[in-house]
Amino acid sequence: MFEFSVETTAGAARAGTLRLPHGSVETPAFMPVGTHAVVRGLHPAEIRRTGAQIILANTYHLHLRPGEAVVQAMGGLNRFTTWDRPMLTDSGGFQVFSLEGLRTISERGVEFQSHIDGTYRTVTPESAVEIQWALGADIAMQFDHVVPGQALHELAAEGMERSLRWLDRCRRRHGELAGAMEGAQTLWPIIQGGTHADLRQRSAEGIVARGGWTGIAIGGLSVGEAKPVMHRVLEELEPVLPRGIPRYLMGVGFPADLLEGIARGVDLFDCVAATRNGRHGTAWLPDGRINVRGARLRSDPGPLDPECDCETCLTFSRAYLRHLFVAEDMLGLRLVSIHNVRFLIRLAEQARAHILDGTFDGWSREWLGRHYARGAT
RNA sequence: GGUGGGGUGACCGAGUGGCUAAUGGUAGCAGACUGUAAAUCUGCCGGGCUCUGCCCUACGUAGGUUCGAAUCCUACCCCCACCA
Repeated sequence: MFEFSVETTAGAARAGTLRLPHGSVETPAFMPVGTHAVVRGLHPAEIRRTGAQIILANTYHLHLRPGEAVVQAMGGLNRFTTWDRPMLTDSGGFQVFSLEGLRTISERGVEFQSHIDGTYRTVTPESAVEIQWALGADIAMQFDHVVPGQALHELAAEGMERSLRWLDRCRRRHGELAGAMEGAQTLWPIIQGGTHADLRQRSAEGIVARGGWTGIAIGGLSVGEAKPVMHRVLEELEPVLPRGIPRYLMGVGFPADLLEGIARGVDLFDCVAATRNGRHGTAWLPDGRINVRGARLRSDPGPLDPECDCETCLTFSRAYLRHLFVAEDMLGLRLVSIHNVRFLIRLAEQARAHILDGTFDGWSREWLGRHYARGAT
């Protein structure tokens, strides 16, 4: 279980297969985010039809509501949600970053003030792992300390060192819980270090030195730093990362970010932008993006994206989608979310196919050129 | 026919002498969102320009008072309510 095999490489880019308890994942792959044990607005059948192989859920949010005990009593995340394919739970480390102002960090862990009812909740590396064990996803993530992209060396070093110490505590607790059930869930470490090359290096080396990982994540990117900086960090990291396990770039990204990441050796991605932008009325297109509420679509009979094979594009006109947004009906939010998710998954599928047949570089360059042409980011 | 109330920008609706191109809201338009405190948030929204400012046109219509009027006066037009 948890084996990863690399089928082909194209430069740093890789096409591989990851075997997990609930099925295997062909990489590169995009993983839709389902924070509250639901990819916002979408039915599991709809998610399946986007081609998603694995989805996320969030430790912190599910701990608050409904509570991991409920999920466990309902048979774990897969039974609870009826999603029968692989899942990954994020540890709540990102909430350390995003809930700034509602939390205080100490070596022991993080005290959060619940944004739901104001109660104070403490998450420690140990409890993050316990919660994730109860949730029962295929992959659990270590509890880490994420700092903003502009973080100076000192703060980034603090977050990175702490993440390493927390990693050891996560691993110890996870080992205790797994016991004889090893093989039910794996735990992945997260590289931190902000935008600082030396810190990233130390983080990666520290993790690799500990050994025995079935995957490794790169965290703390796309949190305010410039895009070339993220690319540089990935390039500096690539040679340090083990070849034989998947690399997961957390929280990334937009379409172009996927190709840029894949070209730099990343295998897995997740991002809320597909669904959030979908709900907010921005749809991704090969040549950029489009505001679905835009007046230009008022009487446009064509599909959102003529090149797309998603349910939305195969079924509905731009004019109807625009109408749904203007009329504020929830169907519009769902339909554009479906398109955006499918868009990223299809992009990853195409990347994989081009890696396999040796045409990744040229295809990727051409795709990015076209995508950037109209100022897309 | 009489009495009373009212006519404000696409719509609703504040404002009752200068701080008013005119509060709010709606509609409209544009933008942002990257391990989800987000079906959210931000900006624009009379016209024009040589655009950190300037010039037109605007509060039913026409005239008047005043240094200055959406705000006061007069006449007229229209709408609503009640009474004949």
